[in-house]
Amino acid sequence: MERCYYFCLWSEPGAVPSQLLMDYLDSLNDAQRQAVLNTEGPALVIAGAGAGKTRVLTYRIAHLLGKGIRSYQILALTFTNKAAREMKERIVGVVGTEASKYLWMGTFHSIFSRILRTEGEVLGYRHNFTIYDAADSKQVVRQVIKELNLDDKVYNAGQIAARISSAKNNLITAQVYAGNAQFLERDKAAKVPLLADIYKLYAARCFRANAMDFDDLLVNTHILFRDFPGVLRRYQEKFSYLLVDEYQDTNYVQYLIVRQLSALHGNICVVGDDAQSIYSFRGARIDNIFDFRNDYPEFRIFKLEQNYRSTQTIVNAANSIIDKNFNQIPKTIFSKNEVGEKLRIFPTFTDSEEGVRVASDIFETFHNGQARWTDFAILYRTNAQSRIFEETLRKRNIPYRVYGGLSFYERKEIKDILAYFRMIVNPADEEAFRRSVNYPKRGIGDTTVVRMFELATEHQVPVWDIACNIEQLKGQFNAGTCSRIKGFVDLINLFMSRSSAVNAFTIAREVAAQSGILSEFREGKTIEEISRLENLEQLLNAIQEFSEAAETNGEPSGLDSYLATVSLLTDQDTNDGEENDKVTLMTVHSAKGLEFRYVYITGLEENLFPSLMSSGTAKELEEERRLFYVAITRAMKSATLSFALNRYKWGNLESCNPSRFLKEIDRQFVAEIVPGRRPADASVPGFSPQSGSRLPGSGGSFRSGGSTGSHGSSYPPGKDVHHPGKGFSREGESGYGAFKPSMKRIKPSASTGSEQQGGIYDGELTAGDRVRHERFGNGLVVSIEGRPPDTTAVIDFEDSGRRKLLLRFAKLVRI
DNA sequence: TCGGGTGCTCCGATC
DNA sequence: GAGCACCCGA
Repeated sequence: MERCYYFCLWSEPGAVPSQLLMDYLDSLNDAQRQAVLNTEGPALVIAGAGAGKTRVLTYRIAHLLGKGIRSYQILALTFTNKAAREMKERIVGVVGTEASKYLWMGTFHSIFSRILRTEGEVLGYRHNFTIYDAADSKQVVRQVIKELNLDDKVYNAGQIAARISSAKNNLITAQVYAGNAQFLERDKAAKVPLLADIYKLYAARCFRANAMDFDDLLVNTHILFRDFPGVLRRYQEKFSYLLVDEYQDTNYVQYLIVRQLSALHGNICVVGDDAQSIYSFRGARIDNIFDFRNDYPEFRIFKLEQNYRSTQTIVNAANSIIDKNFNQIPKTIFSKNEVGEKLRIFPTFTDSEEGVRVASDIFETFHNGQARWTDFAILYRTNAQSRIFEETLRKRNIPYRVYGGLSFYERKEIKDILAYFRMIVNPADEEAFRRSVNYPKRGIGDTTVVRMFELATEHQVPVWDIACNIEQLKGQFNAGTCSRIKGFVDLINLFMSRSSAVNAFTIAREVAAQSGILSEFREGKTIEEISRLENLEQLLNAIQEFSEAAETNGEPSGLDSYLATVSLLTDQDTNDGEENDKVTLMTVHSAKGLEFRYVYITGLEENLFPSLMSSGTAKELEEERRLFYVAITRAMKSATLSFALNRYKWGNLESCNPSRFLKEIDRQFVAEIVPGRRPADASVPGFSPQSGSRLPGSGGSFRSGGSTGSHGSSYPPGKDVHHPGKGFSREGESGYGAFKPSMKRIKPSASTGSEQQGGIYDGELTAGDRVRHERFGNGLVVSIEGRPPDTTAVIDFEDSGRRKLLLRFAKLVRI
């Protein structure tokens, strides 16, 4: 041992040249350098948006390696594979491949699954356990609900699965849950009194299938360390340095495991930003980062406050928003970059106009400047909003890429063939069995499958055992069914014996061919079927890549290794090899950690952003605000905020109000409203002159409505105009008020038909009407109390010699 | 057993 | 609006 140690030290091929260390230290600012150099003891690194967090983490690791710490002694935990991969690449860039080769760097789930594959037997799992993804979990819950003869409308599988997951993330096992009077009471009140039973049976079914869901990977690791101190000790001794990225996103179990692992040496460095905690809905506890000082009293804190990403205006605007939050670690984020442009607000009449407006703006910016398509990102609160942008971008021939939605590994054709792989590796996997037993169709119907599962429960064995012993259960099934089941068993057995001899790619190809999946796809003629075949080919290519890479590196290249990796992969980990100069469309959540020169934050409306479901409590609203903060801080050069006054929600056109967040931005950082052009193709269903009946009140006639293209040019982008303190509202003010005579000044010009352009309604506003108004730049958003919800308007001011008010987007503004 | 029609639900999304 | 689950008829 001793000799080996000296040998390694002496000939360490990856020893980091000291000159290199000096170089990278020079490139850091003071706070960053301190965070890199102080490697001993607990450290809390508060890393503001764009403050060089990854830099600090990678250099800290590089510095440790430079000090002679061995790579396998360092454990770095992240939330995404992407973060882990990027960090690893950067470390390789600094210290080289050899020195960093044995770093334990990966997601919580991948690191812990690796530990559980070696140590899991003491918990009753075999090393080849399957990892159930969210869809599998939901399916198991659904089956359990059926098995317990419960009403699946009362017991919604998705909701139940979510509650089980949240229990697990708080380390409440099925046993604990069932024994807790408070939970049982709560479930009774929520009309799901048997949730505890579902939870228990769910856990039992997963265990019988030798499967762990994502939460189990965490929970079981904690239990392993808690109940087997010897095991914990080994890992404590192994990992003398622990780093955790995005600490504000850790949940309770993750927090506990981090504490377990760091208890011996105390060399723990957590990096995070409380202002960017946006995952409480999946169990993240922002308190973990607040409580760090209590958990590790001898901690040191390093604040990275200089933002290198964004202009001063963007940073200041973002600060002005986050200041509204009560719960914060004090910090002053600043930028020394150029002052930059003010934030723009795009008010639009409908969601489709929002789409056109954003697409046009991207188009113009692209052609006016030196921008590439990748410089642009359109961010939204919910995935459903992407559709309109896809349409408008396509119309303009702007290349784009949508993130989120159905991922590659969630596609049916991919899951179908993966089910075979799962059967080969772990035949106890009951969800894989359910998927593969009658796909492609081989005449084993639902009735048969249900009966087999019943027998499995009766005999307390995995359903695979029933299938294998179908001959002994002849009385239960007719002869034809028996032979078809036997055929399936033989097929899987054949694959299993082959898979022990060949690599993942070889067996995968054989499965595709011999299971009948490939021929089924080949017969297909429709675009969808062809695309499925292409996806399958893409999967096989990926497996080939995996096998070859593994063989080159002398690592296991079998199907089991492939499956262990792929279960924890997501869409963002696949390299689709496509042309990459594209506009990015994604949710704000998935944009975290990314940066773009031009960012469009869209759908800034009440009940959308902030979301209706998250604006109930102050705590939820603070998280939405942090989400908005995350959105703005993605922008390097320009941030544009847009909202629509009408939006299709679940098929209905609904009226909406601008988000409260808009008025929370300090006005000095916001440009005046840019009226924009009313695009000819932003037609508004239900608002054509013919269907004016939608409009309440006899005065609400619709004029022109932008149905002819000529109106567009009538709207020059707003000139610099100010109406400070006059008439409607004082600068920066918003609120309710009675309609006062001074407001009447808008009457003459705005209702003069010949001067009206765009979608304008005329009507009357009478003294005493209560008007809610909010200023945006030099524009005004008005809604009239007591009128139907359609009475929201955006009013743009424009000065063209004589004071004139243009009423745009007004759906019945009575003037 | 399978396919088509109907009805329900719908935030965010890491692994 | 759209995808998915389930029901019912062949």
